[in-house]
Amino acid sequence: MTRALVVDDDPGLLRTLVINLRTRKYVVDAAATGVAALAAASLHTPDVVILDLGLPDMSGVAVIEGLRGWTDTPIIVLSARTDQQDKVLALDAGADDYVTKPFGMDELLARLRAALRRAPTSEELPVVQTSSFTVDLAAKQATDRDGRPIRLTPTEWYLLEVLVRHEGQLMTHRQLLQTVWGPDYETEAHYLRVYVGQLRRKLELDPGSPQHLLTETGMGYRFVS
Amino acid sequence: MTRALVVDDDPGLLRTLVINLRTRKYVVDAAATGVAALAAASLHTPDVVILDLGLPDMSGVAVIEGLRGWTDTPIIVLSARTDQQDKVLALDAGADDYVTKPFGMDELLARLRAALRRAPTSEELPVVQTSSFTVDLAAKQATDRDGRPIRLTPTEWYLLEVLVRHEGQLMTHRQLLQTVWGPDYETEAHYLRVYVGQLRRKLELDPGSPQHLLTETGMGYRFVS
DNA sequence: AACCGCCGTAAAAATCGCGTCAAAATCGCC
DNA sequence: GGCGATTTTGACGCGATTTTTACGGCGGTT
Repeated sequence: MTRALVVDDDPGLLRTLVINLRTRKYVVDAAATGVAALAAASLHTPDVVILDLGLPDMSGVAVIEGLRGWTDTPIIVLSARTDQQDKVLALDAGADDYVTKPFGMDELLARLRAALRRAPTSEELPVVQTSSFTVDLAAKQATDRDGRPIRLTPTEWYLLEVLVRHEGQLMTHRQLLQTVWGPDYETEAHYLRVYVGQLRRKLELDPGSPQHLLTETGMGYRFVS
Repeated sequence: MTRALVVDDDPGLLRTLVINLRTRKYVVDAAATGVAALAAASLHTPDVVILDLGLPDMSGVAVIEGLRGWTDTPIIVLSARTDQQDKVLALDAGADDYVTKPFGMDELLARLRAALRRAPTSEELPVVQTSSFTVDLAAKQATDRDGRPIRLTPTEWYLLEVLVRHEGQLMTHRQLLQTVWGPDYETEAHYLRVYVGQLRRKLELDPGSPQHLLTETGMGYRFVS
């Protein structure tokens, strides 16, 4: 299943796009303003965004930047022939491709397929399950054995994500600190003790003898499922 | 599948590089700052890094050092003709190659292929197996015949790693001491007896008559699988 | 057979790293 | 500006690891 978000303030064009995409078996969300687009994207996490520049409430670039702040999902921009400058700015801001209006639906669909094909993020992010908790990387959600959500702070989540993505691998103190806190914190190994401890208290059945978030004394930590 | 990380603060150039690499079937991650680059590198463990010097937030050398702290992945540096001095520093810091801007995409791609060819093909499996244990260098994990993890201390691990990486070769006392303990410990040959003994007790089926961690009296030790 | 250099084992001593708790500082949101 | 949540910092006991010390065996040489 591929989920597309279409953003256009022209009701007629929007309708055409939605109908055509639904015919091609895409699951389609629609938005007519920049604000609505950002809200919908965050709610539905589409696999691709089709974005018309020149929305009433925000500049196209602002919308792209808003998306790029948290996702790498491909963005295909629609632009009128006169918006040459806007187009360049949009690409610099992080758009993946553009289509000049007027365009044929076939061309748009082809570019859409191409964008999805090369998107590295459309790779399935795994849901990792252990005997005491489950981590859904795509949904950014951890749940306990009964499926109840576990509340994690941003730092806790990021640390858990890095460990889970490298399942089975030893992650050195330096590597974890560099990834989660940044290069200036390489020596703050103490942060790790505090946060790993917090994760264990929230995730492990018996935080005193952890089964999945393991300490490798003097080296780092390792996640095993 | 080869994974590349491209780091450049110029959106136009970044985009050009990403598109060209994706066309060549690389899986590409992108970053515009040093901090983002280090985080992305640790999260995605690329097979090669293309790094523009002169990022806004960190010096190129700092980024290279940050990477070299935990990975040997090839780093190709992009530098303007005027950054002659920076270039030297970057190479000293551990970069593998450099390309002077402006450059042709063909040249960059050629150097990239060359770097990947030289590298001990990172996603290659550095897993060494013997009749009684297995060593996974990437995951930093040793397991017994039944796949159960064997707990090693940092010193034990580094010593084992050095021996395994030079499988079949005789490693002199001096070589081992210098690599694992540092240049000031060349004479502490006794450390080796203690730690090789510990490794044998943890890894060999019969520590009394070792099959894989062999003593070469008067000279050093040798690992054979 | 006694000596000597080298090796292996064991265990004590010294050092270092880890987990925990809780207070202080900071952040984010209203 | 105030409040709750989160991050950062500090202190301490405990356990793990490294270093040091001691002892015994093996093999070659005299």
